[in-house]
Order: sequence, then C-alpha cells, then structure tokens
Amino acid sequence: MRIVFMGTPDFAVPVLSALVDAGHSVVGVVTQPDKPKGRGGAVQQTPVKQRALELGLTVWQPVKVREPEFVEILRGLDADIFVVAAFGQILPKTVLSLPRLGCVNVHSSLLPKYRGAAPIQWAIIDGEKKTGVTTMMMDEGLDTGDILEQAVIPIAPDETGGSLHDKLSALGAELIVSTLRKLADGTAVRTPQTDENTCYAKMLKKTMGDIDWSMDAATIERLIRGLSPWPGTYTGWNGKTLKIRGAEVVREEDTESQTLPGTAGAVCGEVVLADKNRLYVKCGKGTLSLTELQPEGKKQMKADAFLRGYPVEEGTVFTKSRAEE
RNA sequence: CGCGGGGUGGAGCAGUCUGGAAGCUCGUCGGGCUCAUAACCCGAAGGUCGCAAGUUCAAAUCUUGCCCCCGCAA
Repeated sequence: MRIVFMGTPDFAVPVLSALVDAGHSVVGVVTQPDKPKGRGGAVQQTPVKQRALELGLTVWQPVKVREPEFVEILRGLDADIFVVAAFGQILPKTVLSLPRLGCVNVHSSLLPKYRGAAPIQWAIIDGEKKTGVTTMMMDEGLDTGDILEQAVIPIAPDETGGSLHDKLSALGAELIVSTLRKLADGTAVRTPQTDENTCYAKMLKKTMGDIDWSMDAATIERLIRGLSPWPGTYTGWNGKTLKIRGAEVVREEDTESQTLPGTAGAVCGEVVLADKNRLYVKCGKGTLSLTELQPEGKKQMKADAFLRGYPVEEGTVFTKSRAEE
C-alpha cells in the first residue's frame, strides 16, 4: 500500500521500520519540527526523522498539519492510508478524510482504557496487571476511533516505563503490519469503543516525580517504576535533589507484626534504617527500600555505593523537593 | 555561545581555594577469632590523580586547550 507515516518519538520508530520491512511503499514521513533539546541547546532531529532519513524516505515537518499548503502536499501524495503513531498533533477532519482507507493509529494501551498522551506509564502507576497496544481507525476524538486489533501483554512486577515502552513499541510494530494486511484484503473488523471503563492518561510532568512520602509504599514504588527512566522520581535531600531510580517495598502495612524496629515514631520520609547497603524510608503506609539513587551531577548508583560516599544518618528526613504550588 | 556539577586503586567519596611524600568508607586476596557469619581483629596487593602543553626546585592542586559523564532548564 502507499502509506504516509506520521510519528515523532522513539515509540514510533519500530512502527515505521516495520512498515518498510513489510514491503509497503512509504511515500512520505511526517514528524514534528526539530527543536532545541538537550544540554547546550542544540537542535535535534526527532527519532522518526533520523530513521526516515536512514531509510531514504521523504520527510516533512509542518508546525501544523492543518495548514492549507501542507494539506495539499498530503493530498498530492495520493496515499491509500495514513499510519499514525505518537505523532503529537491532532489531525483535523480535512486530513483524516484524505486517504482512501482513512487513518490508522497505533496506540499503546488497551483502549478504551488509557486514552491520551502517556498510557504506558499510567498503566504501571495504576498497578494494572496487563496492558497492550491497539490499532484503530482514527476519528476526530482523542483516541476514540473504532478498534481494529489489540495485542495484550502482562505487566511484570519489575516493569518500568522504559521496559514496557520498548515491549509495546515492538508489539505495536507487529500489530500494525497485521492490521494493514486485513485492511488490504477487506477482512478487518471495526469494533466501536465503549465509553465505559475508559480513562485518560494525562501527559507526564516533571513535578509528578516529586515523591510524596505520605503515600503508601506500594504506590510510591509503582510511581518510581512508571516514571522510570523518564521523567524520573526524586526527593529533597540537604537542599538538593536526589533522584530515586529504583526501590523495593519492604513492608506494605504498618500492622503490629509488620512494623520494622525504629519505625515506631518515624515521620513520613524519614530514614529508618541506613547501614552498609540498605536505605529504608518510612512512608505513609509501609516502608520502602531505596535501591538505586542518583545525586545531582552524578551517575545513577546502587544503594551500597551511594551510602559509601554519601553517609546518610538514620533520622534524616526526605522532603518535597519543591515547594507546593 | 542557555545554567550548573563532575572525571582520584575494582565501587562511592575526601583532598584542589592556602602547590611539597595518595586519604576515607567498602570491595578483593591472605591470615586470625568464632558453633557460625554479610560481624570483629591483623596483614597485603592494587592508582599514568580524564588527556595534552605550560608555570615551578616541586603540580591531583595554579594557567591554557581538548575529550568524556551527569543534573537543571527547554
């Protein structure tokens, strides 16, 4: 099929590659404009643009796809279908109606759950047992189109936003190839989404990672995993920011039998145990063992390494890194 | 030229301002103690102090250039 691909971040790269590998004719790639990113403020190409150039494909980077001039360019490409994966722009009806077969989207959740920007991470944060990817016919709503196919994947106990992202990205690449095959031979089945059991996965913000130690240990642990490696979780320590890159729940409850020695009168965020290789922090409910830390300007390190160079006394209290708004 | 931190035995740090014999907490190896141990005691090995040039009697430390890592902001 003649395909126009729209995508921007890493998640979309395997999808683009899969289209080419499957023998489709990708007649154009649309991605977000280059922006200054990273240290030093150098302009960087989007991951999709890099891959597209490697593949020798033609790339467009409109500020807004809805601009009339660009819509005409799209029309001129005479594509059978548009494949969209984490593009980052809303497609207006004029664009959606251009291709003969419409626009297909690869979304990294089991719709109708987790519509929106950050479905992968939210599934982990919410403690879901499984998630997956969905291919759907796009309509004007936000991830509300008819479902074509879905693939399910379990969320591992040690799953992180990063690991799940990579799995779903690969899964999405497989699924879109399958879906396109069915669309081509007319065997695809459209299933409308219900509006029950839906929820939105809001865009991730840096401030989400500022750990509130009054939350349950289990909840905090999921937040740490979900926001890893990006945007990351952190806490205030000695007036600086200390990134928490990994943790394990030591105690979920604070019942008589499960309360650790030393946690009796501890406040939330207090270090209740700090020996050669363990760093335990009291939470709203339960206790968390911090296993991977990263001080400002330093690389990530395991708890034992951190404790050697940065002795932490028991009784130290971690606090919100930034003042409440 | 967006702001800032850092590169010191295998790991994480101190020492740099106020040049002058390589330090701390661990790890590793050997020995000891112990019913036993991730505990304790004794001993040992292991380092071009990121790279290069310069100043100096003398540079981890001062000057200049370069490489690499990381946090913030976007």
